[in-house]
Amino acid sequence: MYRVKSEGEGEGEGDCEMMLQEQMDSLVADDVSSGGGSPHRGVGTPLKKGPWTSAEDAILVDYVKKNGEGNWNAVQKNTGLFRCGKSCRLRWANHLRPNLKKGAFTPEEERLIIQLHAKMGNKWARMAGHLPGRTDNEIKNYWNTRIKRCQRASLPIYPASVCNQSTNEDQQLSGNFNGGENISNDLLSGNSLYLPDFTSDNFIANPEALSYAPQLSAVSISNLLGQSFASKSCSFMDQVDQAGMLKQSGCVLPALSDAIDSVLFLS
DNA sequence: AATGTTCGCAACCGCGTGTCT
DNA sequence: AAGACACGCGGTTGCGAACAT
Repeated sequence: MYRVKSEGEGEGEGDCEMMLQEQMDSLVADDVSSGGGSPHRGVGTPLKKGPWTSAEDAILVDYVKKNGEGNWNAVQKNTGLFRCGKSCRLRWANHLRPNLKKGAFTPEEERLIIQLHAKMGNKWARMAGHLPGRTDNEIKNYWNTRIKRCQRASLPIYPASVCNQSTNEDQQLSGNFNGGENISNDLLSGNSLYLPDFTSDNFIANPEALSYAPQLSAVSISNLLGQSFASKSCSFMDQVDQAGMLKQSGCVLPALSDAIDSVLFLS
């Protein structure tokens, strides 16, 4: 019942059949007990949402073991799992794939995340590539939590040490930035922005800076604010004040104003 | 003990990009 | 060239647990 075999799919499932039948039974039981999931099963049945059950996990793991990662939309067809491909991919990537590290970030990992964020901004997937066993979602959640914590404690988002290091690397990068050739620096592969040399103090007055503003996303603004302010060991409220100055330029640059709002939760 | 609030995590959603037909 | 489809990414939301009152 659980496995809906497609035509031409004849490889023996063998000893797994019975086990998976039990998993499917369990899945149904879980659905009933948890109150989640769809009451209907069949053609046109809406896909299930919400937390995954252990039975669903087992089915997905089994499927990936046999078929490998990818082709996620086929999971539903081939396993009877009422989950969309997206949901399956996410569940696998964030919870089921091997070598995942669980638990709190180590201090070393935390430091690395801060450094990476100073370089990359909100490029969670890229950052995850530097943290074996960690997922982009974990890192994203950690960072969002950190921002809130820093906000509450009026602490800079980036410690000065990290910022200084990042600034040094940026300067080195800028020096190397000759037409964008032969740059092996991690910073560039990290999709960091090239910005002219200005600080929050001269930002508004600097026409060159303004010329870049329309290209700045909230992420970029966030980096900019975080780096320039943290380097002066400003509190978060200082950052808000200075960002407010930046925001004033929003009368000329509405997009910039919006970006700052989104960074500072002022909207 | 009951209620309200905050926090952190898991999962969903929308969108952009790449690939295939 | 263009449309369909699959995948991946980042932002956001919902919910349960922990904590405070």
